[in-house]
Amino acid sequence: MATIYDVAKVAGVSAKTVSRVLNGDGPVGRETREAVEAAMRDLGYVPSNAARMMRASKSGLVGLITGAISTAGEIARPAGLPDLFIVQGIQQVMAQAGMTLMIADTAGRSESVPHLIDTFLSHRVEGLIYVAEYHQQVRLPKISGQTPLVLVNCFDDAGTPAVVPDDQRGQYALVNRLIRAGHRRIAYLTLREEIVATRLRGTGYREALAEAGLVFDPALVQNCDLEGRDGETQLIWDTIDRMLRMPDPPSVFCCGNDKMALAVYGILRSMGRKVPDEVSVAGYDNYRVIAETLYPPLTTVDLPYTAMGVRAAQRLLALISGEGRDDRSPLLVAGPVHWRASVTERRAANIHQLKTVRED
Amino acid sequence: MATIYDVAKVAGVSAKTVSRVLNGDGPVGRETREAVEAAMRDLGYVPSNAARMMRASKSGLVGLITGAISTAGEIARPAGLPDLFIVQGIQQVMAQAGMTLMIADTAGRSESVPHLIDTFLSHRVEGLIYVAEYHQQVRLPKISGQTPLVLVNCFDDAGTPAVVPDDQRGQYALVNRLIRAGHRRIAYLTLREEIVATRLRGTGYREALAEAGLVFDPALVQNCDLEGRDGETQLIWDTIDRMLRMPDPPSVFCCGNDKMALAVYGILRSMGRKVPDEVSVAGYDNYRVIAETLYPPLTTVDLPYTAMGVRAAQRLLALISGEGRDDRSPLLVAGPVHWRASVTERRAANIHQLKTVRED
DNA sequence: CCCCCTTATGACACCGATGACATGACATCG
DNA sequence: CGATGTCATGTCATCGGTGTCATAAGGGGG
Repeated sequence: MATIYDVAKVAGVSAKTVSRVLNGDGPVGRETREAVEAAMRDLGYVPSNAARMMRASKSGLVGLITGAISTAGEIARPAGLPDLFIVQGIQQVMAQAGMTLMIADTAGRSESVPHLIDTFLSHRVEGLIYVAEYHQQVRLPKISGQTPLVLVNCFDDAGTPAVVPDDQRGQYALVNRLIRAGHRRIAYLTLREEIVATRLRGTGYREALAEAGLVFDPALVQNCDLEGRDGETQLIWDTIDRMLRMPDPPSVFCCGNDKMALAVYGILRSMGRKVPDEVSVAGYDNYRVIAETLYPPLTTVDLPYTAMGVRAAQRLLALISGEGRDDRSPLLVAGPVHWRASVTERRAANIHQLKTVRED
Repeated sequence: MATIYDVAKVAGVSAKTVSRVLNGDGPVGRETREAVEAAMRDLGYVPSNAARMMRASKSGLVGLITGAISTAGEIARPAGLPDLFIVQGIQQVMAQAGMTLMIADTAGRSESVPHLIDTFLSHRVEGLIYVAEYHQQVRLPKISGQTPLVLVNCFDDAGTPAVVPDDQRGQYALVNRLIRAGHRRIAYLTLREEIVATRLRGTGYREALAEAGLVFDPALVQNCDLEGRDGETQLIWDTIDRMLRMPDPPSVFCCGNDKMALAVYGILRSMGRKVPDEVSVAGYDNYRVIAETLYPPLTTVDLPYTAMGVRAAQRLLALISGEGRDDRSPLLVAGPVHWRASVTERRAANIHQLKTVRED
């Protein structure tokens, strides 16, 4: 690959003059400039970032670590492919800030993380982002030096800056909206309990019920997530069957995610129950390929992945420029409820004091 | 960030000795080595890639350009999120080869491609990969120098090395398998005709029919893809309705992709037709979140994205090491048919001379 | 006891770009 | 007309590693 000296030789000037043309630095005569530009074109010259970095000690690089890329195919992802949207949001902001994004993934082996971090540090990245596949607690190795790190879709106990979805508020908003649509018996088929989001959403679910003065019925809540294992469809079937036989059956099934809602559609129809005329269904994630394509389209809560990516990138840029170094509170990002035809508006809400939740 | 000189000073040795410890080069005394290692740990030293590159002129970097990351959210993706799997495959191979992957996306604006290429070249990437969102023809700007380029999921008319899905063989294999399952009237709801895959699959469809001695009935083939515009569900509904009213109606609906199959499930059930007892459905893509979660699970053709990524990465590595520079034929990658409960095995095939297609 | 070889280490130049400073040719001004 | 300023360009050192060569100490064989 051509160097600045090659260009200088061809143009018959010194390397420094070529540098001046490149950067529009000092004054350069018209003829000289044109000769240099012609030489650069002829040689297909592109300046070496490595050499620039050595002097500038500014790499313009940001490192992104995710487990997403390689686990995507392994398990059928519960929440769709969140990380992709997070990455998209990050990329948007970084590109605008003139930063280049380096992406690496753990290939499912979290023990490779230290090595990836070292690789990035050797490239002198100005900041690091770790994106988790689903909302969870993580523990990353301490990063030597003061290269800032932002966690997305996860958090740790060391106060590392983090951006996470506001699962509690999201489920609260959905249930609140269901109640305002006239639903009173609200079933909730949850994801497995170890998942952070499950606990938070459960809290939001009860919060909305309590606020409306509705009793919380444990018989309407059931974990239907076997981590993709075989009995899952059967478990959902049995759960729905049991709940629909109750003397006071639910009018709507909230699902832990849109994928589960997809399964519920098939099961309800096989049972001969029409959606939404006889039973309503709601999901979580706003996994659009499913939520918008299902017939009828699915009411669900947006998991604001792109927005989280944007926020994380902005936070990292701030840290890089030295701001907000002591802000240790995780950033909660809430997404709107997408109201679609899978839920009936039974009757006008007859409960007072129902607060409307922001749905942007 | 600490440099090799800082380490040398702390350890009380020369920079070159530190370098030797780093690379295991020349002989180093035990005590010296330990002192150096301690100093490196204390300072959190990580060698600068930029400095290394300047001498080595080997960057260990590969640049990947895709439109995927930022278009993923814009349109509901027809084929799922292929590029993610392609990237996964590429990443696997590259990581194994000790290469670091830099990823950039066009943010939907293809005019930013030249700039992205220049950015990569300035980092002295040893190779470039362009990943398209769906199988299509593209035209990329000429890359100065001899940095090798591989196209994935697309091709150009300049003979650039390319890796593309074998759509013709895929559809052929599916229809062939349907015929062997006893189906004779096979409807095909296609994607829009401008798409390369649509033409190739149409050929495969007719090829399989012809081979079995079945007549091709144009009334059984209908474009049902309005690029996500509103009337799509209605169009699918009308098409299915029309075909089912035929005197000799189809026993199975092949869909352009799994997303369309998802819509077809809902429509058929709303029509009161049971899947698969009354009508069978097949998709394309093996978009697992849909295909495996649908009830009943969907028969579909695998779009071997991960494999394509692996092949592309291998091909690029070969080009980097100077092999196969003159191989200009695009590499076709075929995926297996996933046979699931959405299609009935009507009766034993009664047609002779049906070749079995490889289904791995 | 000297030579040669091995081991352990350092000095120095170089990779490609750029900042600091220097130089030379004119133009302008008091 | 000399002092000063501006433009156009060149020289040199530097960033952080590493290849090349040099140097010095110890060890064994003749």
